[in-house]
Amino acid sequence: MPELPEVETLRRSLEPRLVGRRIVRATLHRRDVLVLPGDPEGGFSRARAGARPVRFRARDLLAGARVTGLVRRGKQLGVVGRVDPGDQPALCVHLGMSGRLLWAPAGARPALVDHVHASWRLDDGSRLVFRDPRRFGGLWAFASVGELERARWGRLGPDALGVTARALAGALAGSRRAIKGALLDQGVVAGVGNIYADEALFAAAIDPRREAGSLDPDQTQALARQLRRVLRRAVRARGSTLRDYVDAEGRAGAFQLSHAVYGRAGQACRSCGGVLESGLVAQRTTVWCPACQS
DNA sequence: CCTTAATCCTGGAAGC
DNA sequence: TGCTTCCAGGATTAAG
Repeated sequence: MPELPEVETLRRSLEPRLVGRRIVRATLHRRDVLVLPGDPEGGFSRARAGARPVRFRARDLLAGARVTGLVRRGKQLGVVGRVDPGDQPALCVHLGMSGRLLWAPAGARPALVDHVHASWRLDDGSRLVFRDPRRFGGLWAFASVGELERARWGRLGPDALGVTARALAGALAGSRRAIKGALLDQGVVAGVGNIYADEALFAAAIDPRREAGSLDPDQTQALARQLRRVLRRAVRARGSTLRDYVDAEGRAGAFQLSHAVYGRAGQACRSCGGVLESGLVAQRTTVWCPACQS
C-alpha cells in the first residue's frame, strides 16, 4: 500500500538510475493500464476495459526520450523526458495498492514475469518494469510535465510532507465527516493513506471519528505538524513494508517497526499502556487509543 | 452540497 | 490437504 513515504523512497532510489539515461524501448503489455489525454475519461481515471482504445505510440511511454527528472505529488510519481527542446513528455505512474516499479541492471535475469504491464529498456542496458497484480494503479501519458500537473494533479491538495496548519484548517472548515476520512481525501491533502492517517492522528492525540470541522486551532496545528513529522520520519526509514512493498531495487522499508497504532489493534498503547481499539471509520479499518486520542 | 456504498482486482490468510 | 470465504486497499463513480 504505497503512500507518500513509499513513493518518495521509490523516487529517490530510481532517480540516480534513470535521470540522464535515454529510453531506447518501451513496451506495453496491457493496453488498459495506460491512459492517454484523448481517452474517454479525459485522461483522469483508469481506462475501462471496454472503452475504445485510443491508438498509443511507444513515445507516449517516453520511448526515445532522455529522462530529465522524477517528480512526486502525493502518492504519484512523474517521469519527465525530453526528446528535443520543444518536446518534453511526461509519464505519471500511480502504484495504486499493489503496483511496483522495479529496476534491474544490464544482464540481470528478470525476477518477475507475471503481472508486468509495461517495461522499458535504457541506453545502459538496464531495465525498468511496471508490475501491478491488482491493477488499481496505472500509467498516464502527458505532453509535458505542466500538462500533467494541470490535468491530473490540479485537483490534489497540498503535498502532505509540507502541509501547513492554515491549508489544513481551510480544507477541514465546515466539514462534518470524520477527520480520518478527510485525511484520506487526496483533495484535502495529498499522500496520506490508511497507515499514515492513523499514525498522524495518534501522534496528534485526535480521535479518528471526530468531525473534521470540529477541531480547534491547536488541534489543527498539531495535526498538520504530526502529518509532516510522521511522514518525514517514514521517508527517513525508507517507508513501511507490510506485505510486499519494496523500492526500485527490491529493498524493504523499516518504518513498520515504528508504527504506534496501525496493525496493533488489541495491543498495548505505547504511550499509556491501555488497549488499542479498532473499528471501521470512513469505511477503513482504523486503530486508535481511546485514552490518548479525543 | 454533502456523505456513503459499490466497484475494480488479486493474493494471501483464515476458517472449515 | 484442499476448498471456500474474507479481507486488504486507492480512488472514482453512482447513489442516497
